[in-house]
Amino acid sequence: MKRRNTQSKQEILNVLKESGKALSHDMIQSEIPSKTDRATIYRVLNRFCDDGITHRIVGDDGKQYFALCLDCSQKKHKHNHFHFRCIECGKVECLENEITVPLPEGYVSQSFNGLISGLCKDCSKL
Amino acid sequence: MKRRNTQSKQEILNVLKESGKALSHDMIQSEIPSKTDRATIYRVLNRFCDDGITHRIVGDDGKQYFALCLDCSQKKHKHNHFHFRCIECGKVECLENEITVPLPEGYVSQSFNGLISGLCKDCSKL
DNA sequence: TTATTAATGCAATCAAGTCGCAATAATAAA
DNA sequence: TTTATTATTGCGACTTGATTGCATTAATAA
Repeated sequence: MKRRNTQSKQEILNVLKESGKALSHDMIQSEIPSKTDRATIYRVLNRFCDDGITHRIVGDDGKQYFALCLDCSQKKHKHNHFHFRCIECGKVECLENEITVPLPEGYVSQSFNGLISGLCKDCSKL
Repeated sequence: MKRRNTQSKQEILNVLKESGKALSHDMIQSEIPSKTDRATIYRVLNRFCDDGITHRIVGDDGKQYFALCLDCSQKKHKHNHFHFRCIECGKVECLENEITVPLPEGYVSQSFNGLISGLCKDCSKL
Protein backbone atom coordinates (compact mmCIF):
# COMPACT_ATOMS: atom_id res chain seq x y z
CA MET A 1 0.00 0.00 0.00
CA LYS A 2 1.74 3.07 -1.27
CA ARG A 3 1.34 6.42 0.41
CA ARG A 4 -0.03 9.38 -1.54
CA ASN A 5 0.84 12.99 -1.25
CA THR A 6 -2.24 14.82 -0.12
CA GLN A 7 -2.95 18.32 0.98
CA SER A 8 -3.86 17.37 4.56
CA LYS A 9 -0.69 15.39 4.85
CA GLN A 10 1.44 18.31 3.70
CA GLU A 11 -0.32 20.84 5.87
CA ILE A 12 -0.09 18.73 8.99
CA LEU A 13 3.57 18.10 8.34
CA ASN A 14 4.18 21.80 7.94
CA VAL A 15 2.44 22.70 11.16
CA LEU A 16 4.51 20.12 13.01
CA LYS A 17 7.72 21.36 11.43
CA GLU A 18 7.04 25.01 12.09
CA SER A 19 5.98 24.54 15.68
CA GLY A 20 8.95 22.38 16.58
CA LYS A 21 6.89 21.00 19.43
CA ALA A 22 4.55 18.13 20.09
CA LEU A 23 0.99 18.94 19.15
CA SER A 24 -2.33 17.39 19.97
CA HIS A 25 -4.94 16.73 17.36
CA ASP A 26 -6.97 19.81 18.22
CA MET A 27 -3.94 22.10 18.19
CA ILE A 28 -3.17 20.86 14.70
CA GLN A 29 -6.74 21.25 13.59
CA SER A 30 -6.83 24.87 14.60
CA GLU A 31 -3.56 25.66 12.87
CA ILE A 32 -3.89 24.13 9.46
CA PRO A 33 -5.16 26.47 6.74
CA SER A 34 -7.84 24.27 5.22
CA LYS A 35 -10.74 22.72 7.04
CA THR A 36 -9.95 19.10 7.58
CA ASP A 37 -11.97 16.47 9.31
CA ARG A 38 -11.02 15.28 12.76
CA ALA A 39 -10.88 11.66 11.64
CA THR A 40 -8.60 12.54 8.76
CA ILE A 41 -6.14 14.30 11.02
CA TYR A 42 -6.05 11.33 13.33
CA ARG A 43 -5.53 9.00 10.40
CA VAL A 44 -2.72 11.09 8.95
CA LEU A 45 -1.03 11.25 12.33
CA ASN A 46 -1.36 7.54 12.89
CA ARG A 47 0.13 6.94 9.46
CA PHE A 48 3.02 9.25 10.33
CA CYS A 49 3.66 7.18 13.43
CA ASP A 50 3.51 3.95 11.48
CA ASP A 51 5.95 5.34 8.98
CA GLY A 52 8.33 6.64 11.61
CA ILE A 53 7.79 10.27 10.70
CA THR A 54 6.40 11.22 14.08
CA HIS A 55 6.31 9.72 17.52
CA ARG A 56 3.35 9.67 19.82
CA ILE A 57 3.34 11.01 23.36
CA VAL A 58 0.54 10.34 25.78
CA GLY A 59 0.15 13.27 28.12
CA ASP A 60 -0.79 13.06 31.76
CA ASP A 61 -3.96 14.72 30.58
CA GLY A 62 -4.69 11.48 28.74
CA LYS A 63 -4.40 13.12 25.34
CA GLN A 64 -2.14 12.12 22.50
CA TYR A 65 0.54 14.45 21.25
CA PHE A 66 2.59 14.06 18.11
CA ALA A 67 6.10 15.26 17.45
CA LEU A 68 8.40 14.92 14.49
CA CYS A 69 11.15 12.36 14.77
CA LEU A 70 14.37 14.27 14.37
CA ASP A 71 17.34 12.18 15.31
CA CYS A 72 15.80 8.85 14.56
CA SER A 73 17.22 6.66 11.93
CA GLN A 74 14.54 4.81 10.01
CA LYS A 75 15.26 1.54 11.67
CA LYS A 76 16.05 2.27 15.24
CA HIS A 77 13.98 4.90 16.95
CA LYS A 78 15.45 6.56 19.93
CA HIS A 79 12.74 8.12 21.98
CA ASN A 80 13.96 7.53 25.46
CA HIS A 81 13.73 11.17 26.27
CA PHE A 82 11.31 12.98 28.50
CA HIS A 83 8.68 15.39 27.35
CA PHE A 84 7.58 18.45 29.18
CA ARG A 85 4.01 19.64 29.15
CA CYS A 86 3.18 23.11 30.36
CA ILE A 87 -0.08 23.09 32.28
CA GLU A 88 -0.48 26.78 31.59
CA CYS A 89 0.00 27.16 27.84
CA GLY A 90 -0.35 23.50 26.87
CA LYS A 91 2.95 23.36 25.04
CA VAL A 92 4.64 19.98 24.87
CA GLU A 93 8.36 19.84 24.20
CA CYS A 94 11.00 17.18 23.94
CA LEU A 95 13.73 17.36 26.55
CA GLU A 96 17.26 16.73 25.42
CA ASN A 97 18.66 13.99 27.60
CA GLU A 98 18.20 10.38 26.68
CA ILE A 99 17.31 8.36 29.74
CA THR A 100 17.97 4.75 30.51
CA VAL A 101 15.85 3.04 33.10
CA PRO A 102 17.05 -0.24 34.57
CA LEU A 103 14.37 -2.89 34.22
CA PRO A 104 14.08 -5.92 36.50
CA GLU A 105 15.18 -9.32 35.23
CA GLY A 106 12.88 -10.79 32.60
CA TYR A 107 11.11 -7.59 31.67
CA VAL A 108 11.04 -6.57 28.03
CA SER A 109 10.68 -2.92 27.16
CA GLN A 110 8.67 -2.01 24.13
CA SER A 111 7.82 1.62 24.49
CA PHE A 112 8.95 4.47 26.65
CA ASN A 113 6.82 7.35 27.79
CA GLY A 114 8.36 9.94 30.05
CA LEU A 115 6.49 13.07 30.82
CA ILE A 116 6.92 15.87 33.28
CA SER A 117 4.32 18.54 33.55
CA GLY A 118 4.56 21.90 35.18
CA LEU A 119 5.35 25.43 34.08
CA CYS A 120 7.53 26.19 31.12
CA LYS A 121 10.13 28.91 30.97
CA ASP A 122 7.69 31.52 29.71
CA CYS A 123 4.80 30.69 31.98
CA SER A 124 6.82 30.39 35.17
CA LYS A 125 7.73 34.08 34.90
CA LEU A 126 4.17 35.32 35.18
CA MET B 1 -15.17 18.72 54.64
CA LYS B 2 -14.48 15.65 56.68
CA ARG B 3 -14.09 12.26 55.07
CA ARG B 4 -16.37 9.41 56.08
CA ASN B 5 -15.60 5.75 56.35
CA THR B 6 -17.71 3.98 53.80
CA GLN B 7 -17.88 0.44 52.53
CA SER B 8 -16.77 1.32 49.00
CA LYS B 9 -13.81 3.21 50.36
CA GLN B 10 -12.72 0.27 52.50
CA GLU B 11 -13.19 -2.28 49.76
CA ILE B 12 -11.30 -0.27 47.19
CA LEU B 13 -8.49 0.31 49.64
CA ASN B 14 -8.32 -3.40 50.36
CA VAL B 15 -8.14 -4.33 46.71
CA LEU B 16 -5.33 -1.87 46.17
CA LYS B 17 -3.47 -3.15 49.22
CA GLU B 18 -3.83 -6.79 48.33
CA SER B 19 -2.85 -6.39 44.71
CA GLY B 20 0.23 -4.34 45.47
CA LYS B 21 0.02 -3.00 41.95
CA ALA B 22 -1.53 -0.09 40.15
CA LEU B 23 -5.08 -0.78 39.09
CA SER B 24 -7.43 0.82 36.66
CA HIS B 25 -11.00 1.62 37.49
CA ASP B 26 -12.38 -1.47 35.75
CA MET B 27 -9.89 -3.82 37.40
CA ILE B 28 -11.02 -2.48 40.74
CA GLN B 29 -14.65 -2.77 39.86
CA SER B 30 -14.31 -6.42 38.97
CA GLU B 31 -12.46 -7.24 42.18
CA ILE B 32 -14.48 -5.59 44.88
CA PRO B 33 -17.05 -7.83 46.57
CA SER B 34 -20.06 -5.53 46.46
CA LYS B 35 -21.53 -3.98 43.37
CA THR B 36 -20.46 -0.39 43.28
CA ASP B 37 -21.22 2.23 40.72
CA ARG B 38 -18.56 3.29 38.26
CA ALA B 39 -18.90 6.92 39.25
CA THR B 40 -18.47 6.09 42.91
CA ILE B 41 -15.26 4.24 42.26
CA TYR B 42 -13.89 7.16 40.31
CA ARG B 43 -14.89 9.54 43.05
CA VAL B 44 -13.30 7.43 45.75
CA LEU B 45 -10.10 7.13 43.77
CA ASN B 46 -9.97 10.83 43.07
CA ARG B 47 -10.47 11.51 46.74
CA PHE B 48 -7.63 9.11 47.54
CA CYS B 49 -5.39 11.07 45.21
CA ASP B 50 -6.42 14.37 46.74
CA ASP B 51 -5.69 13.01 50.19
CA GLY B 52 -2.34 11.55 49.20
CA ILE B 53 -3.42 7.98 49.75
CA THR B 54 -2.86 6.95 46.16
CA HIS B 55 -1.09 8.35 43.17
CA ARG B 56 -2.41 8.43 39.67
CA ILE B 57 -0.61 6.99 36.67
CA VAL B 58 -1.73 7.70 33.14
CA GLY B 59 -0.90 4.75 30.97
CA ASP B 60 0.22 4.93 27.37
CA ASP B 61 -3.16 3.35 26.72
CA GLY B 62 -4.65 6.63 27.91
CA LYS B 63 -6.23 5.03 30.95
CA GLN B 64 -5.78 6.04 34.55
CA TYR B 65 -4.22 3.67 37.03
CA PHE B 66 -4.10 4.09 40.76
CA ALA B 67 -1.50 2.83 43.18
CA LEU B 68 -1.07 3.18 46.90
CA CYS B 69 1.50 5.66 48.08
CA LEU B 70 3.93 3.64 50.13
CA ASP B 71 7.04 5.58 50.92
CA CYS B 72 5.49 8.97 50.72
CA SER B 73 5.36 11.16 53.73
CA GLN B 74 2.14 13.12 53.92
CA LYS B 75 3.76 16.35 52.91
CA LYS B 76 6.29 15.50 50.30
CA HIS B 77 5.34 12.95 47.73
CA LYS B 78 8.09 11.13 46.00
CA HIS B 79 6.81 9.63 42.84
CA ASN B 80 9.73 10.07 40.54
CA HIS B 81 9.78 6.43 39.71
CA PHE B 82 8.80 4.68 36.53
CA HIS B 83 5.87 2.40 36.10
CA PHE B 84 5.78 -0.65 33.96
CA ARG B 85 2.69 -1.71 32.10
CA CYS B 86 2.49 -5.17 30.62
CA ILE B 87 0.74 -5.07 27.27
CA GLU B 88 -0.11 -8.74 27.65
CA CYS B 89 -1.68 -9.07 31.08
CA GLY B 90 -2.36 -5.40 31.73
CA LYS B 91 -0.52 -5.35 35.03
CA VAL B 92 0.95 -2.01 36.07
CA GLU B 93 3.75 -1.98 38.60
CA CYS B 94 5.97 0.60 40.22
CA LEU B 95 9.65 0.25 39.45
CA GLU B 96 12.07 0.75 42.28
CA ASN B 97 14.51 3.38 41.17
CA GLU B 98 13.80 7.01 41.74
CA ILE B 99 14.75 9.02 38.70
CA THR B 100 15.87 12.59 38.43
CA VAL B 101 15.52 14.35 35.14
CA PRO B 102 17.42 17.58 34.61
CA LEU B 103 15.07 20.36 33.53
CA PRO B 104 16.15 23.36 31.49
CA GLU B 105 16.53 26.72 33.21
CA GLY B 106 13.24 28.32 34.22
CA TYR B 107 11.13 25.18 34.05
CA VAL B 108 9.11 24.20 37.09
CA SER B 109 8.20 20.57 37.57
CA GLN B 110 4.88 19.76 39.07
CA SER B 111 4.21 16.16 38.27
CA PHE B 112 6.20 13.26 36.97
CA ASN B 113 4.88 10.47 34.82
CA GLY B 114 7.27 7.80 33.69
CA LEU B 115 5.96 4.73 32.01
CA ILE B 116 7.51 1.88 30.14
CA SER B 117 5.35 -0.71 28.54
CA GLY B 118 6.26 -4.10 27.26
CA LEU B 119 6.21 -7.63 28.58
CA CYS B 120 6.48 -8.41 32.26
CA LYS B 121 8.50 -11.24 33.73
CA ASP B 122 5.66 -13.73 33.51
CA CYS B 123 4.44 -12.82 30.06
CA SER B 124 7.85 -12.65 28.41
CA LYS B 125 8.33 -16.35 29.11
CA LEU B 126 5.42 -17.47 26.99
C1' DT C 1 -32.67 9.47 68.54
C1' DT C 2 -32.40 13.09 65.50
C1' DA C 3 -30.00 16.35 62.52
C1' DT C 4 -26.37 17.28 59.31
C1' DT C 5 -24.16 16.63 55.17
C1' DA C 6 -20.64 13.44 52.89
C1' DA C 7 -21.12 9.78 49.85
C1' DT C 8 -23.77 6.98 46.66
C1' DG C 9 -26.52 5.44 42.51
C1' DC C 10 -28.37 6.53 38.37
C1' DA C 11 -28.69 8.70 34.15
C1' DA C 12 -27.04 12.05 31.31
C1' DT C 13 -23.10 14.16 29.42
C1' DC C 14 -18.46 15.07 27.70
C1' DA C 15 -14.25 14.26 25.29
C1' DA C 16 -10.74 11.62 22.81
C1' DG C 17 -10.34 8.57 19.48
C1' DT C 18 -11.89 4.98 16.03
C1' DC C 19 -14.57 2.83 12.24
C1' DG C 20 -17.69 1.82 8.18
C1' DC C 21 -18.90 3.43 3.97
C1' DA C 22 -19.75 6.14 0.01
C1' DA C 23 -17.48 9.94 -2.44
C1' DT C 24 -13.12 12.11 -3.88
C1' DA C 25 -8.70 12.58 -5.80
C1' DA C 26 -3.63 11.08 -6.34
C1' DT C 27 -1.10 8.05 -8.98
C1' DA C 28 -0.44 4.38 -12.48
C1' DA C 29 -1.73 2.48 -16.84
C1' DA C 30 -3.42 2.79 -21.46
C1' DT D 1 -4.40 12.98 -22.39
C1' DT D 2 -7.77 9.97 -20.78
C1' DT D 3 -9.09 6.18 -18.04
C1' DA D 4 -8.62 2.90 -14.32
C1' DT D 5 -7.14 1.83 -9.70
C1' DT D 6 -7.26 2.42 -5.02
C1' DA D 7 -5.44 5.43 -1.15
C1' DT D 8 -7.52 9.03 1.21
C1' DT D 9 -11.21 11.89 2.76
C1' DG D 10 -15.62 13.43 4.99
C1' DC D 11 -19.39 12.39 7.47
C1' DG D 12 -21.87 10.20 10.91
C1' DA D 13 -22.20 6.76 14.13
C1' DC D 14 -20.00 4.57 17.71
C1' DT D 15 -16.76 3.19 21.66
C1' DT D 16 -14.61 3.94 25.84
C1' DG D 17 -12.86 6.50 29.86
C1' DA D 18 -14.17 9.74 32.85
C1' DT D 19 -17.13 13.49 34.96
C1' DT D 20 -21.37 15.80 36.68
C1' DG D 21 -26.21 17.00 38.44
C1' DC D 22 -29.48 15.57 41.43
C1' DA D 23 -32.33 13.05 44.42
C1' DT D 24 -31.52 9.41 47.86
C1' DT D 25 -28.83 7.02 51.40
C1' DA D 26 -26.12 6.54 55.30
C1' DA D 27 -21.93 7.89 58.37
C1' DT D 28 -20.99 10.87 61.94
C1' DA D 29 -22.05 14.62 65.26
C1' DA D 30 -25.32 16.65 68.37
